[in-house]
Amino acid sequence: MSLKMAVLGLLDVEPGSGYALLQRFRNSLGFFWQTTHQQLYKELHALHAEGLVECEEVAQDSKPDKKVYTITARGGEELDRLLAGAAGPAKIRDPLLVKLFAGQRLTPEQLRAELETHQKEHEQTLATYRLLQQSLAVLPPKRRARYRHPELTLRLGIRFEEAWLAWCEEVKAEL
Amino acid sequence: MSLKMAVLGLLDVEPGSGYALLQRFRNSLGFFWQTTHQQLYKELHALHAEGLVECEEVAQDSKPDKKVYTITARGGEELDRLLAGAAGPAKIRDPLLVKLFAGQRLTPEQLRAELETHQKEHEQTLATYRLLQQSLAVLPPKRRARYRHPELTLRLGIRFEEAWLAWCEEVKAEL
DNA sequence: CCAGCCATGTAAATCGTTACATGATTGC
DNA sequence: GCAATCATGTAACGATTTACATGGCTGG
Repeated sequence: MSLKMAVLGLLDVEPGSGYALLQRFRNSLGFFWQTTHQQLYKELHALHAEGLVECEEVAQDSKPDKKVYTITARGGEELDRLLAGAAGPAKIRDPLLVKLFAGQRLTPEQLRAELETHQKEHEQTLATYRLLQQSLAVLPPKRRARYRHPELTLRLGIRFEEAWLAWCEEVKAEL
Repeated sequence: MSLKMAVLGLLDVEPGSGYALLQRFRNSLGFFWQTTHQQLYKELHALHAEGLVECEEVAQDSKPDKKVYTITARGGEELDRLLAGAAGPAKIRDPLLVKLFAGQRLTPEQLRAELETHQKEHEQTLATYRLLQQSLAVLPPKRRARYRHPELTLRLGIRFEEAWLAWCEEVKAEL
């Protein structure tokens, strides 16, 4: 259900093609809900079949044709209905922690190496988030208001990455 | 693959029935990798078919029979092989953030109510983690050493919950 | 008597990932 | 020339969730 909510939510802000939606997805929702282009296109087909979105084919020159999707009135109602329901609990799935858990069998060096790798990735992610946050901060107030909610989610992303990094340091120090 | 690693990892520490494993799972790995009894039983069957675990039926009085699984030498090798591979990136899936993201359509009151609910759940989770941490801390050194790695994962869980709570407060203040 | 724990499973449905598939355009 | 971007899809597989199914024992 969350994917449906996500797609309707994105289209509610602004219409767009599957491709464009995927990009917006990755730069916002993607931090706490992942998807692939295959899933997105499938979902758009399903939403279209349900009459929750409209689809208009747009020819472009020097680029492939695209299908621009727009949310319908019924789509808006469906979104409201979905939003009215309680949001389920969050789920974290971290293979690194599974590995660490079962990692009595690993040498401290192996663990340390793995931690370093993940730490670097989290540093990168954090940098990305902060950049995004800054680019939102310098927006003129009116445009910025439209990104108010996404901005709030971004802050949790930042807190998470900070937590991860601090933890990496702590664990490395103990190995 | 992570489920396989998790189950072999649990059996590597101590043999047990599917039911017992599920309980241990929920109180440790469950924080960053979820599963159901259906999935666990299926995985145990698969591991058994592969010869990675042994299975002994144990009759009990005043309780149903159970099947106690033990990791085999080949299972140990397979676990090592799995541990040698790089761990993939973590994935967070939080329906609340999807909702918040699409939540321009919601009133601040609705959002606040939802946040309060989640905040309470995170407080509870944090309390559970801290309790677990304490119960590990008072263990005699030898027994405690066996839980060293799980204890490290628990610390990340605590950091996450703290991050979540701080974020809830921050967002509530802004609504 | 009812709820909850112990203990195991099957089946169906949904969701998510990976692989395969195409093809023009732009920038290095 | 090669890689990346734009743009869309199908198919197979694997993972996960939800529903169905059973049944004795324990404690309030």
